[in-house]
Amino acid sequence: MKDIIRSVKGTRDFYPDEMGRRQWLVEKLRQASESFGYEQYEGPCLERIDLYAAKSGEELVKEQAFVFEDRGGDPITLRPELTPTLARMVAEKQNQLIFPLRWWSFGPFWRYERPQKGRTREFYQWNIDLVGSDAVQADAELLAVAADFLKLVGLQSNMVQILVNDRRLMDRKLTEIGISADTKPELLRMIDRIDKQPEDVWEKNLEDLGLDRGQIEATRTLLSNTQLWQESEELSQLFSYVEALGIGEYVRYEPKIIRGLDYYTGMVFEAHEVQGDFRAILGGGHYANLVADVGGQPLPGVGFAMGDVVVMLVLEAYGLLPTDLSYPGTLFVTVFNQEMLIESIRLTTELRMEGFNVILAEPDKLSRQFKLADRLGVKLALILGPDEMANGTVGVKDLRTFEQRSILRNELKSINF
RNA sequence: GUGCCUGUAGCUCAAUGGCAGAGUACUUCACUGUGGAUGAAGAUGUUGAGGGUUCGACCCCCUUCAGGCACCCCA
Repeated sequence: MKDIIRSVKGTRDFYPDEMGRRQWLVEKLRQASESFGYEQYEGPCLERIDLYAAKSGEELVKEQAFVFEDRGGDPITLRPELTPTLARMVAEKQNQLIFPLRWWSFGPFWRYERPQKGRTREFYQWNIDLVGSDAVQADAELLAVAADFLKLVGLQSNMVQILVNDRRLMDRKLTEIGISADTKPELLRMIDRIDKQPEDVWEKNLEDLGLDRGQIEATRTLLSNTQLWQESEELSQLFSYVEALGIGEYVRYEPKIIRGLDYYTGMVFEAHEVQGDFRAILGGGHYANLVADVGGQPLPGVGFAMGDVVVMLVLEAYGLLPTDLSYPGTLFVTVFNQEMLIESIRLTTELRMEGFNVILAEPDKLSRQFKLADRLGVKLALILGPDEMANGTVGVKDLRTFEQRSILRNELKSINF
């Protein structure tokens, strides 16, 4: 194009349309969060790199975080995730907070990755955690928050599914197969990636890990056993709670769900669109110890994160994004001519004092003013011309129905628009 | 960070080595107290950028930037 300075790679501009959709999304997830009693919080976007040093898988920080030195030479990162910040905030006030605490947050994050569909370098993320509980009901509650959110935005259980597994169960089953404690972490990572690799490549990788033929077959059997959850007391409980929470349609057992982050210790889950090739809409799980790495007393919890990018892509694919977001409650006051401008300004002032949002047009052909109002997406246009002035009225036109009424000017405030 | 694909008017796309086009949107008018239609006229480009090959490049080659897909990782 022209010589417009480019935006930073992987960032997005939110024009009013897109901003409106983002705000709509935030309101939905706020609603889902608050309906379970979760409180909103926020941390800084800048953190010391030490905060991430011991946590969350080394690649996330080493290779994917934006890191720079401040003017004093201290290494600073743009936060790539929120959990360490949450851990710090909880640890700092561990003796004052009321547990289990229910917190949610929505804010920007940065990861220096190659941008592609569903993945940008700057993105927004909904984080929600229940900290201070090891109860299975806590795990179920987070599933319910996720499912209720999906319902709120119009995603039905035939469009999205929340896939659940438990690392303790998988750990036990792998032990039964004879997998050593040393190879388990790497094998779990391989299980997480099974659908991304060709069959033979995947088996080759397992061989390289030292698994023999029988163990590879046993692993495969494990991963195709959708009834495996019945061997887990926790999952059995979980699924009975899930039914009571009314979200059974949305939740399904899936032995392949492991999750990449190391700190999950119990239940893990991801929400996926069922047909297309979308990335996970949201993902999370149960952790045994949130704060130990930042120097607090051990605290278990459960939580998940949802990026704004994938869920919006899925919503768009299903035609579920709101379309009529511009100026839903705004009045558009036309200006009949230059002489009437002062009186139109007075009218807008009266209306604003009554609490209305008002846009004032500029003197021009009325046809242009109406066209402008229409294109802006305004619902109601007000007309104040010589006739109206003589009668003490204002013309109120509904731009959708083309109906126009004449309303006494001093009764405008009581009109229910 | 690795591999592959794509980049033409605001948007969606044609033109495959020989004068850069269409649809749509936009501007003006028909319509000087009223926006959805119709008709007429008008405007729009360093073909992402830079270099090379050629008499001649949107087209072929190189570099670079951006986007897409897969890997990696993960929201």
